[in-house]
Amino acid sequence: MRARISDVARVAGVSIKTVSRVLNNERYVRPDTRRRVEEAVSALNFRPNHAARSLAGRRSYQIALICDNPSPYYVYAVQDGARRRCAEAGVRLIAQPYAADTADLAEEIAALVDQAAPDGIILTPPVSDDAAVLALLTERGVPFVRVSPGTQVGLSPAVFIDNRAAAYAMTEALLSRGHRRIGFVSGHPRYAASAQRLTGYLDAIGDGGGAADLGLIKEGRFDFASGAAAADALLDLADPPTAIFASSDDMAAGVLAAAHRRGVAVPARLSVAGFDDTDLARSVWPPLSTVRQPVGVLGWVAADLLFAAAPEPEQREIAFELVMRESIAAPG
Amino acid sequence: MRARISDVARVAGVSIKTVSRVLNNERYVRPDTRRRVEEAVSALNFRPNHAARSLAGRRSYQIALICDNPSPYYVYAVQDGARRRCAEAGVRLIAQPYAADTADLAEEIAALVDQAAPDGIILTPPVSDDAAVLALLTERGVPFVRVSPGTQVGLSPAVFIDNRAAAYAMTEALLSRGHRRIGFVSGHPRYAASAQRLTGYLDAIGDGGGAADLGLIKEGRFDFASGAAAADALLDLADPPTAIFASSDDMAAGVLAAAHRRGVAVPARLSVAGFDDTDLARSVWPPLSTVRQPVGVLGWVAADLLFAAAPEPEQREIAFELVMRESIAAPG
DNA sequence: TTGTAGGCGTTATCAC
DNA sequence: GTGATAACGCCTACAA
Repeated sequence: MRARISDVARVAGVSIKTVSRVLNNERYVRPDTRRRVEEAVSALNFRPNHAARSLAGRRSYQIALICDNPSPYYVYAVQDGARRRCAEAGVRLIAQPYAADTADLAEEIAALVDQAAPDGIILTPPVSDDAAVLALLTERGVPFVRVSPGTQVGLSPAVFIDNRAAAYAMTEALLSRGHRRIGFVSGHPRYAASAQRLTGYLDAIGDGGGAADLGLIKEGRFDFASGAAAADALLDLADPPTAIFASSDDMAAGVLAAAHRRGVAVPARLSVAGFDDTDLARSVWPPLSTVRQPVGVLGWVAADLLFAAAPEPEQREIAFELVMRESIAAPG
Repeated sequence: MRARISDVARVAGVSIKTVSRVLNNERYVRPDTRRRVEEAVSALNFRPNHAARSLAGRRSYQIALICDNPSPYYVYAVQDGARRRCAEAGVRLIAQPYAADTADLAEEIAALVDQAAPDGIILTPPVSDDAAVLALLTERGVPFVRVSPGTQVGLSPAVFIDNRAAAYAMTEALLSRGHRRIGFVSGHPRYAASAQRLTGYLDAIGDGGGAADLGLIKEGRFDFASGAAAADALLDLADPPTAIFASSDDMAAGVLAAAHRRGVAVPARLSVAGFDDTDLARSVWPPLSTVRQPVGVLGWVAADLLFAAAPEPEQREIAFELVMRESIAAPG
């Protein structure tokens, strides 16, 4: 049923090795030989077996994506981007167990490397900054690309957005609309982006001439519940903020829900902004203003960097977008 | 660096074949021989290579998940459930390109089968009802499990919820709260669940004593935009519904957004219910009432069925849950 | 209960 | 340019 390389060789009237040369796009094959082989390949509908290739050669035609994130949208988008690039490259994508419930992630990844021998690995936050994992991969010599790393920059190719600049821009936009007391809900402390975004917020407040009120900063965990809790804390203040900027869309949705529950009119009495712009941003009411991070592009570029194999670890910055919606109003 | 089976054999003082026996849990290994081998395995941190196993034996220790869905939450949850079960079984999960942008899916899956030789495949809607794919898999003898199939029931093991009963229950709940004109937004026609849910709605309306008003039924596509559009159409009616039941949460969120935009108070003038209960349901305001479908369980059970290998294709029904929230009120 | 021989489908090496 | 031949790491069949 399934054709093997020897079948192709027989049909094309050449040796197995020559077929292999054509398949791997090697030089030193006469054009018409190449053509004959290609015809035989498509006539037999031949597709090389990955296991055999992996065993005999240096490539496995598989890459792995280590993705753990509180937001399904994020995971979906990264994965979708990565698999698109993989499809172009004729490589398969292995979705590897997320870290959240993994006891020893480095051990888990070691097993992945030993057993599946992936040609490369994509790491998303917070694993992109997991020292044990980075050490393992470096030691084993497995090529890897990191999405939004926060530490050991330059250790590997990476793709990211300028989180500080993005948070700065959004904060600035809020300030320019007249807000003076802007609450901030930071992200999960384990993610490098959280600190970067907080820095952007603080810098913008500072550059705006005001002193940051640390009471206006609450720590969240990137999820809906922590956003709602942070909003409750902020709105309980004697002098509550007129705007709240949350470090993720899920948290911003939580802020919105808390405001609604308390009868705080949005945007009349409170403006709400988020970060990431998954589709969630338009599901809530009123629609959120957000910093849009093109997550799918991050995944695509991550895979692309894996295939690029530049001499120097390439760092690619992706542009973010500021999307201001009706939820932003001047304070009353 | 990486140990091979021959290393283990040497250390344990047995033959390669005996190590293989222990690894594959075969009988006829003396307890203390087994123990010696196991010690060597963990001492060397040996992990069998998948490619070699796949090439030599009948298993590849990989299964593939074909998942295409408009909802990232759905994809994430199914995948998460499946990978949990796979982790328990020591099998790897391949996330295969979603169908949405695949020209010839059957061809794509044929390539997957030829190249990766997965031990089994999980199909989610709408691929669970793709005749070409089903024929291919059956012909090739690749074990497969379907999530929520609508056709050729019994062809393969399957896992599903009773969509008709679920829609019936929700419609009944709305009726019992006094609603008489209940709008319905059906799902993407390509999904078997869409028709099943519509049937449940119609049956409940019929059993409630009323005649269904077909003008109250609008076709959506499972996404936010189509939900909003359907709501607009319904609210434009001379005699608009007092409740709208959408066949997915994304569409329900769209309904809610449209109502808000038009100044239709929810739940005072309009009740909104959805289907699926991703986290989205609580992000909107007011929180949606939904039929909760445990999607993660669907994924887990799908993988489980693949490993179970019963003589007869096993059909497992998963219970749904009715979650009624504040958004449901009696009509004014 | 254990070991030996052979081969899975491809790539790498080295002649021709 | 092209073709033998030997691996790759493991499992299957069969022998002991």
